[in-house]
Amino acid sequence: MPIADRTRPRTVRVTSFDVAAEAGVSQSTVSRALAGDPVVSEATRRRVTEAARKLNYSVDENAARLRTGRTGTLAVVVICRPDEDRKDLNPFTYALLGTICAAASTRGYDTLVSFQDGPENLSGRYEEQRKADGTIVIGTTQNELAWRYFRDLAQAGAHQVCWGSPYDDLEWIRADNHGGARLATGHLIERGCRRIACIGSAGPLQRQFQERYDGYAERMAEAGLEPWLVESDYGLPREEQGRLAARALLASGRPFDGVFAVCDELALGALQEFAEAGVRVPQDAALIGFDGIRASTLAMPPLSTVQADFAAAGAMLVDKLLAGIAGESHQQRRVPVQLLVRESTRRD
Amino acid sequence: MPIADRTRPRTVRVTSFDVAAEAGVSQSTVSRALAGDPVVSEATRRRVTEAARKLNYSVDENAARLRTGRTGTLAVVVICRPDEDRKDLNPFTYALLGTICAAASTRGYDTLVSFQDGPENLSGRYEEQRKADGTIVIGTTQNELAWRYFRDLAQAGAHQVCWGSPYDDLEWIRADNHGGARLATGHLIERGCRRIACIGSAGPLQRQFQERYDGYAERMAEAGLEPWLVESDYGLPREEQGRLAARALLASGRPFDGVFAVCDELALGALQEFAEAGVRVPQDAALIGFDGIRASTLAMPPLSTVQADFAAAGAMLVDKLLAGIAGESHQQRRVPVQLLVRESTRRD
DNA sequence: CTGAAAGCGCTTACAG
DNA sequence: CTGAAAGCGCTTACAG
Repeated sequence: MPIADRTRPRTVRVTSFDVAAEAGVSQSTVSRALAGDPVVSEATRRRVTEAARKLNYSVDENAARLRTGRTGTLAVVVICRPDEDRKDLNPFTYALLGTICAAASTRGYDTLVSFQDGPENLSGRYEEQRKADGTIVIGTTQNELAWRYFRDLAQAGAHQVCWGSPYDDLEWIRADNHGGARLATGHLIERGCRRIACIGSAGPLQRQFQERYDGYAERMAEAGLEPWLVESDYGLPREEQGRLAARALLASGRPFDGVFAVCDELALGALQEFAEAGVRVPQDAALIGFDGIRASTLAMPPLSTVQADFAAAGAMLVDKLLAGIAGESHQQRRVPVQLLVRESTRRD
Repeated sequence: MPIADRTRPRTVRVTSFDVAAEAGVSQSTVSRALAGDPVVSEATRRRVTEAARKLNYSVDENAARLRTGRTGTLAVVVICRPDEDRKDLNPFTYALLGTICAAASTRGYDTLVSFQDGPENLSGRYEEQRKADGTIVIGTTQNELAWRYFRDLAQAGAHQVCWGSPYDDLEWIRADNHGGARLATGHLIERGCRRIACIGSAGPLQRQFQERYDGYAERMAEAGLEPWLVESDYGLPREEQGRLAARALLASGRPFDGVFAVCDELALGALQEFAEAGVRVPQDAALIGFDGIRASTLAMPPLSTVQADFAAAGAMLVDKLLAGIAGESHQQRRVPVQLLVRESTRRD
């Protein structure tokens, strides 16, 4: 057999007509029986199911989708920083992707995943192309161009839900950043800390970090303590931001006994800087982050943190999108968070 | 407008017939023009493109796919441990997923992604359902049931390429584990280490770890040194394995000045144990891992490691799959690796 | 270079 | 409860 022949289908496709012939019924009955239409008699359904199994038949989803207009697929777009190595993507984002796919699968939907960054690879017209019934957009807040592109699509009528968008005029799901920051700050206070700095970037689009700072400041004020923000440079990689912020904190000469970092990667950068500067964590200063990335477990000492319920986040994104597609309302927006106490804030 | 109405499409779908009417040509000409068929005159193509733009027309991919029999989609299956939290998935796997999606996108393919673990959620009949032209399977080597399921599909004729399969009778791509382990071991030797232990699990299906051990042992023998395997319990989480192996190493009482861990997570677990036991890295013993996960950068001290070229791995998987679909041969199987020297093996 | 027509494989009114 | 028929929106021989 010439090599070129192998590009042809190995077998002629089995269709519902073949199954109909095998089962001795009409093609429409095959379709109804396999779709679970209750109008079909049990005896007929059994014959059809058996014939389908025997012929190894699967419904051609393209034909079904063309006919029904539904795709049974959700698009998931992960927004990256332009030219960022895929390996350096925020681990939280990957974990969220995993739970979104799992939640979609549980609800009978496939997930069409793409990673998008630069202007030349932005593409979100999934509904027009009938590739998906709606789109979930997640990823770095920092790619403003990409978020604008998807905001425009949503405003043009696309079904969309997002996580991480700097814009508020879209359907979104977010962690309970404010409550989580209160939890973290309260934990430091209860532990005995009084001079608690918050390190984080106050970039204009980093809405979740702003929410976390606000929660910190509110909880500090409640305890009669003065909020103290050490700003990091949000243009840099997060760990580097953390390192530089810790350096600035030390350089200020102002004493501190606790640090709340607005994300784990900042905290881990700060932790390295502290180690090099001889600041012992938690003896000299307690340190807590936010997000619950894997690396926080592996740090020395392991990092206390606040973590959103990933599985809940994925499920909420999918449920909100499906509600939008069905024209129903869906109110839930905030994913609950949980305090994880580890060595970096332990009192010995 | 009653709420139920919102479930209907907001607009009637624009088809190629509408574009044809707008452009004053036949529907077949629209199809040819937009598909880039060179037989269409430039003037006609311009008119059609303009009309399509004006009407905001997109090709209905389901119709196109039904007609052509091709899907322009690759399925990507990520195999997880049963009931494993998606957050605890090997970060290498997520990074690989990212580069696969990127490579597929570059070649004009969409990626249908799913995470699969238990027997009740295994599903890989993408080609029969005409949802994808082929499948890439990646993930943990340890879910034997899942790998068997996909091996059966491949043997039944599915187009498939995998990364991490314990089976050799499939199309696979793997890191150059042997060469990478030689690099890591050679680096320790050149640095002056002579008593170099290898820690790792020798689980029957952990083929990549076996390859890494073999590379280590070969390089040791070349230097006239004795290989020394400290086995970890492959049933445990990796970091825990590393911790226990380090404890066993210390308990053996046998002196050592270097450790090669068969993966970064084992190395990070060992690093924690060493810190607690007062073994300084790298002064008392140098430590090197394998994989290049993010957390290795954030460790104290940062961990030296060997890393496969992620982008190359994703591209090779996609290219091998596309070659298989086209009936062509594709010989490349090994992804090149690179030594990353960090503090944990530095000689001061 | 362009058009008329067939057909990909389903689902679903409509009829009985 | 089942069947005959229409039609989803394309691509692609075939004819001119």
